Amino acid sequence: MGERGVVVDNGRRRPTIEDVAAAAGVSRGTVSRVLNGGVNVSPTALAAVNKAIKQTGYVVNTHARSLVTQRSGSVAFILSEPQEKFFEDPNFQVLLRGCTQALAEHDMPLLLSIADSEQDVERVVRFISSGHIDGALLVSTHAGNPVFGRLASLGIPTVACGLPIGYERELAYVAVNEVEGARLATTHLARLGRRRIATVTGPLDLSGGRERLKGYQEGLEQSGLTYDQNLVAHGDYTRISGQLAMERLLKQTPDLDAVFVASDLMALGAMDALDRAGRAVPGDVAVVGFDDSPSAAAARPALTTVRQPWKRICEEMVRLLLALLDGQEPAAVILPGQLVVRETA
Amino acid sequence: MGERGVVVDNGRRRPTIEDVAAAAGVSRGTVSRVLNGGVNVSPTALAAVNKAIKQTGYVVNTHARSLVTQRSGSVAFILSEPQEKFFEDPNFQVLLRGCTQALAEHDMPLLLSIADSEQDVERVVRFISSGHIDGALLVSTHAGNPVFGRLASLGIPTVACGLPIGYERELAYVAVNEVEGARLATTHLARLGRRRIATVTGPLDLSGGRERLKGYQEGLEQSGLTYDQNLVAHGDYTRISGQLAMERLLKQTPDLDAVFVASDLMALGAMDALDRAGRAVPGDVAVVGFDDSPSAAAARPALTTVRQPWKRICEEMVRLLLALLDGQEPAAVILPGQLVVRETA
DNA sequence: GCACGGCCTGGGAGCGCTCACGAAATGGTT
DNA sequence: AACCATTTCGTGAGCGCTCCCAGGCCGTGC
Repeated sequence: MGERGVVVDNGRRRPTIEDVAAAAGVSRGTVSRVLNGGVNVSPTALAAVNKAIKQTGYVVNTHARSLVTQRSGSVAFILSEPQEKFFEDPNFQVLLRGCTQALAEHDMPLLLSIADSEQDVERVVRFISSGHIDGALLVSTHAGNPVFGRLASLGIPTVACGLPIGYERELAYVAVNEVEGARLATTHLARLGRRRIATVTGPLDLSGGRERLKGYQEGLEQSGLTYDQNLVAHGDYTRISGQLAMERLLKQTPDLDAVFVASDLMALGAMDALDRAGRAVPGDVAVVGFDDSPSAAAARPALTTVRQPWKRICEEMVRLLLALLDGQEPAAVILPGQLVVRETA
Repeated sequence: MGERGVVVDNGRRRPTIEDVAAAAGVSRGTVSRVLNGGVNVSPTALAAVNKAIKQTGYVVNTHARSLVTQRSGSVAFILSEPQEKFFEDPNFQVLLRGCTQALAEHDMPLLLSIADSEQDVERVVRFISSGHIDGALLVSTHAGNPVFGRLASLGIPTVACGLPIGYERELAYVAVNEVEGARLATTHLARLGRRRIATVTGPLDLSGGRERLKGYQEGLEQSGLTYDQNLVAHGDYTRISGQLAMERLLKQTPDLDAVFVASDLMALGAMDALDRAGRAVPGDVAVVGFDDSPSAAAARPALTTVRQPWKRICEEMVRLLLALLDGQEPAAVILPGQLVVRETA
């Protein structure tokens, strides 16, 4: 009937490091060394261990490892936005996907946490401090979001996407130079000969909203055009708000011949309004958006826009987070936006 | 300088169960019992332990726990779709969000895994088998997706969203009765007096695509209408494919007076085409979509559609998964679709 | 020929927890 | 008062891993 430990019950028990060691004819310690980079192990032992790993189908038990290293090897992706935004704004998906991929390259899983209500925030904070994760990637355009403060005071290694207003020192972040991007868009319009360039802004309590407006103003100035309150309307980044803002603009300043819209989604809405009003794009009114979200290229006519380098952003966020985990100080990365000229301007 | 273990270095060490036990004047075991439901512990001890937990700010170390229980307490959300779909189809977001919330209620984190390439699949499978997670929620409309088989043969507790074709016995799943939903849509159109009812289908290699077409046919029959090949065009669930399909339909059968489109996104595309062709909706052509995705209600005119009970779907998926983790056999849940009448039909 | 240093290896200790077991306390019976 | 069943509690063992230390081996220099 087989002594226990000799004919071993191989009944679906996951092989442990000990099994590998036995199979390779070395000790636990040596296997562990191989698993962790293989420094100070002889080529012979290394080969034997690798063979044994394959043979036994060994895969490291992360819980045991985490227990001793005090590191989980996974990070949270915290989405802290009202629900509607999450559904509608394609940028969140792009970020989520990009970060998932960037992390996957380091073999780190991503834990998704959504904190869009007071109690959710508490749950997320509790979760974070439970040692489940090593750090956090925080996505919120919302200045004054309480999550920034909680994470900062907890000392959780955190990288924000966009300026974490009020916590620029404590938190690492990667942001796009939105002022410059908006300026690029506006001067492009001016160079096209447009003289009555309007804008649809994002919410001005968000850094993005403010910066894009600032860039618009700078672009105007740089092009010898004057800022006119009647050429400005506000939206909240949703498609419908873009449409409504454009309708207002059309009513209050019928002679506008171009519009810089602070997000692609709103630009799509603005184009709906233009279409309904019988204004040709770009014939009568040229349109430039912001973000270069997937729908920009798909739009008809295809939307000229300011590209945010999403892939790069995600990679930098992950890089910054790894640096933080490595004990380095919080750093900031500012990436340039880039004008993508398509059909609407 | 303080004996080690007496003046203890309280320098930011996370409190352990032992610390709580000391603070409460009980033993490790009792604290553990409280942590795990508090059976067989006296009210006095329970109160003392709870107080001590609060006092010390104790939070359980999940790695240590998982090491002994062999359970991680987290599940993977596997998204196995080509990239474009992920970006464009709002249903994925709805599912992701819904599952995150449903899991959060059980205090289980969700790990996001995206497997849209061959190598991604391998990575994800490796990850899954590494013991990081207890089970998986699998979202893929793609029949014949290799992930189904891998998960099934690995014996990972898995719940699929939609029929896991070929693995209906091995895997649990929750699906919507799409045949019935499509039938509902079609008979609704017929009851409205429409006689030339067209359809834009989804991809027919997907169960959803086939079922919705079947429901359309049944609805036609039930209404005394005959199936006509010229009233059928195929799309791939993207908005643009809906537009193109509609254009084809309009060309080959100009006298159509209604259309059942197999997804809201395609319905939106179809409405673009109708708009361009100068056909009024619903005046000239009535439109019914499928899914009731967020954009359906937001569309102008608002889209009549077949609602998939997303929240319910997510809850059932999580329920089924928990049952699986509890040792129960894979089960299937079929939920009814529901017609939501808005403006387009 | 011997001492010394550099590689490589084995194995003890321990991370923080749960679980099983047996001891202790409790309370109800005869 | 003695006994047994039941509840409550404490403790040893051990989950699978990494870290560290002691010791073995080899080559080099004197």
